[in-house]
Amino acid sequence: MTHLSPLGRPLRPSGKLLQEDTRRHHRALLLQRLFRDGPASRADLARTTGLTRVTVSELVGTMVADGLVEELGAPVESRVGKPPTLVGVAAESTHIVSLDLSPDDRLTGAVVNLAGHVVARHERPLAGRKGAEATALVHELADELLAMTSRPVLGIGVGSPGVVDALGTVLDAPNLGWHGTPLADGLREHTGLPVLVANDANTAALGEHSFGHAQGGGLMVLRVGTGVGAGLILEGTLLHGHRAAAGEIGHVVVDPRGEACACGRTGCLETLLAVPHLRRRLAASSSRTRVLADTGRRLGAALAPVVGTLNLHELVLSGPVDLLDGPLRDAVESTIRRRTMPVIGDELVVRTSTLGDDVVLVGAAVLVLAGELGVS
Amino acid sequence: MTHLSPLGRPLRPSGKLLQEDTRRHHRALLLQRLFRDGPASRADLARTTGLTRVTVSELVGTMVADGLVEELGAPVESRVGKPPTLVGVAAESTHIVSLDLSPDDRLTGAVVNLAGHVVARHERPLAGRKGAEATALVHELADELLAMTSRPVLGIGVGSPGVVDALGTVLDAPNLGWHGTPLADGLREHTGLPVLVANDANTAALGEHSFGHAQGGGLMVLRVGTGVGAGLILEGTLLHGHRAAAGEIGHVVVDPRGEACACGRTGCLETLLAVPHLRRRLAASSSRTRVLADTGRRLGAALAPVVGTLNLHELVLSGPVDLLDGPLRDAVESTIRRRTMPVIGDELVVRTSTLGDDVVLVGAAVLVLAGELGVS
DNA sequence: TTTGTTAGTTCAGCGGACTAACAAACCTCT
DNA sequence: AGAGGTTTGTTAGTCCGCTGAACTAACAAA
Repeated sequence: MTHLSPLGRPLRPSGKLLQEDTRRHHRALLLQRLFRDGPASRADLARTTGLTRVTVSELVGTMVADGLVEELGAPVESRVGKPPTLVGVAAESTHIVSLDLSPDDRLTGAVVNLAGHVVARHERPLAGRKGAEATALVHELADELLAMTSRPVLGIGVGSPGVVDALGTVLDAPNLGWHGTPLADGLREHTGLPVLVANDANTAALGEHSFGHAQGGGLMVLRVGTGVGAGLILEGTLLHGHRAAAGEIGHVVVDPRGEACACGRTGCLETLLAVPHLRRRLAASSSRTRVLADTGRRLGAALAPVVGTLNLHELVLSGPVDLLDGPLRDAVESTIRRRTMPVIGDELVVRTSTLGDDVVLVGAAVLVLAGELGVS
Repeated sequence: MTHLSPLGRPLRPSGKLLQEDTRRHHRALLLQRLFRDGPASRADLARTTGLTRVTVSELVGTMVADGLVEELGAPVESRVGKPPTLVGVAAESTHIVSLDLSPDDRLTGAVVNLAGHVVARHERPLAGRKGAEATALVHELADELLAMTSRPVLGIGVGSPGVVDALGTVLDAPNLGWHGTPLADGLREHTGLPVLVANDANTAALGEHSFGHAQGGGLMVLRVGTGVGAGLILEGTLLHGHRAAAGEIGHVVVDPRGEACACGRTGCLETLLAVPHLRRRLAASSSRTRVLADTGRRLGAALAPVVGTLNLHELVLSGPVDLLDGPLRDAVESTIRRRTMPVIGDELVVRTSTLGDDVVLVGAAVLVLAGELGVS
C-alpha cells in the first residue's frame, strides 16, 4: 500500500486528502526550498516549485505572519527589472527543544534553532533512576530547557535508547527501565507541546541526513557507544521496520565463536564494537592499529551484505573519534569495497559524523522540523 | 527530503499538488479498498475512506464509466434500510501485458487481468540475441501478446535482469547485451502504451507483496536462478537504492576463501547459491541434506545482518522449490533466528514463493497497476 | 524620457470536496 | 396493513485553494 503523507503532518488515518492538506503541502514545499537553498524571492520560489506567483505570495504571507519567514530586502547585485525582495527562514524566530536520552549516566538536552544550531544546553545526572522516576526527570529537564528560551517553541524532539514505535511509545529500553512507556504522550500532556520521540540512532540518522552534509541516497548511521545501534534513511525516509526495531544491529551475531554477550548469545556485534569491549581489547593488546583494523574488517564483513543489498551511498560512524576514525574506518571501507560489486562499493562513502556528539540532539530537532513543518 | 507521491501517478517533478492530483489520489484510494477487501457499497467506501457519500458516488461513477469497476447488485443478507448496491473491480475489464526477461534462453510474457491472474501466455526463444536484436525481440513479443487480448490494455510491465533505473532504462544487463538501453522509452514509442520496467527481482518482490499473501511489514524476495538477486519492499514501497542497484546481492562476498566467481572475485553469494553451482555441489556429494543445510546456514549468516538491520518481517525464497524448500529453508530460518534478537528473529517468516514461476510476470503487472492506478 | 523587463498584487473563475436536504427502498412494530 | 425508523444514493448549493489574465511598481538601458 502506497502511503501518501502530506509534508508537514502525518497523514490522517483514513488516507483522504483535504484542500487543507494541499495547502500545508505547498507551504512545506516552499519552506523546504528556503531551508535547503537559502533565501529566495517569491518569483524565484514560484519558478522552482511550479506554483504561481500568486499562490507563493499568499503562502509566504502566512509564513511571515507566523514569524517563520522574514523579508530580507533586495539582493546586492542588480539586474534588469524590479529588484526582488528576498525572503528567508528566520532561524531564531522559533526554537526546538531536543532531548538526548542515550548517554547512560545522564540526560542531556538542548535548545536548537531552525537552522539546526544548538543555542543552549542543559543536562541532569540520571543517578540510576529508572521507570517512572526517569520519566519524571525527563519532564523536569524539558521544563528547564523550555525556561531557557523566550521564543515560541515548535515542539520537543526526543532521541531515546531502545525500541520506539511510531507513536512515541518506548517499547523496550532496559537502561531506563521503560517497557511500553508512552513517553511522547506523557510529555505532550505535561508540556502541551507537540512531542516526537524516536530511537537515538534513528534521530542521529535524521540529523546527519539533514544537517550533516549528507549526499542524498541511502544513508546508514552506526552509533557506537555503550551499545551499538544504527539508523537508516532509505529513499529519503527513515526506516522503522516491522516491529519498529530497524537498526537494532547490536545484537546481530557476527562471530558465533566470539565473546559471550550480556544478551545471552555469543559473538554479538556489541561484543566486537561497543566502546567498553573495544577499549578493553585495546588495553590488552600491544598493537592498537592491529586491533582497530581487525575490528574494522569484521565490522565490514558484517555490513557488506547490508550495504550491497540496500545499495547504500553513505555509511556514517558516530561515536568516539579516536576509536572510529583511522584504521577502523579504513578497514571497514576497504573490506566493504572488496566484498561488494563495483557499482555499489565504488560509490560508497564511509566517514565519521560531521555533527559529533550533537547528532542525536540535532536529529531530534529534525524530527520536530519534519513532523511540524514538513521540512527534512 | 520527503517525497510525496499521489497514488496513481508519479509526482510531477516540481512537487506541487493540483486538485487533479487530489482527485486521482482519492480515486486510487477507493480502488485500493476494492482491490484489497473486495466489493463494497458506496456508503461503505465512504465510511472506510472518510470521504463523503457524494464524493464516493461521483468517483465511482467515473470508474464505472471507464469500465474499471462494475455494479454487482445488492448483497444477499438484508439489513434494515435501503439495500446497498455493491460495486467491485471488473477484473476482466482491462488487461495488462507482462514480460519476464529473466530466463537466459528465452523471453516470456503473459496477459494478466486486474486480479493478477495470468489469462494467456506466450514466449520466444532468445537464441543468443543481444543488444538491439534482443530489443527488437522484446518489441515483437509485446506485439504478439497485445494481439492476444481484445480488452483495453492498461500498460506493459517488464521485469528485466540487470540494473534498471527509475525511468526504465536498463543500465547494465550483460546477458542481454544492454548497457544504458532505454527499454521503457523504446517500448512506449513502439506500442503507444504506458511502459514500466524494473529489475526482475524487484518486480518479484512487488508480485509477492501484492498477490502472494504477504503479511505487510518489510519483505525481501531472494531470487535464485542462474544468478542471485533480491528485491525489497520496505515501509510499503520498493527500494531502489542509490544507483538503482538495491537487491544486487549476488556478488556480495560471503566467503573470502570460497570458489572463484565469474565476476573476478572470490566467494560471491552466487558461487554458493546459484542453481548451477548448487546442483554441481549436490552431484558431487553423498549427502543432499548436508549440502543444502550447509548452504542454508551460510546464506543465513550472510542475511542475518540484513534482516536484523532492517527488522524484516518476511523472507521469501524464489526459485527451484526442490532446492530451496526443505533443509535449505530450514537452515536459513534457524540460522537467522539464532543470529538476531528475539524481537526480530521470532517475528521473521521464511518461506518459498506462493506464486512460483509467475512471480516476475505478476510483479510486472503490479508495476503497471501501481503506476497507472495507484494500487499496490 | 521612452522602452522593455521583472516582481508582486488584484480579481474572476474553476475544480473538487463538503454540508444539507431529500427520495427511494427496505425493515419493524403496532 | 400502515406508520415510523433506517440506510442508501442523489441533487443542490457552498467553501476553499489554485489558476490565468491583467494591473501596478520599480528598475536598467537607450
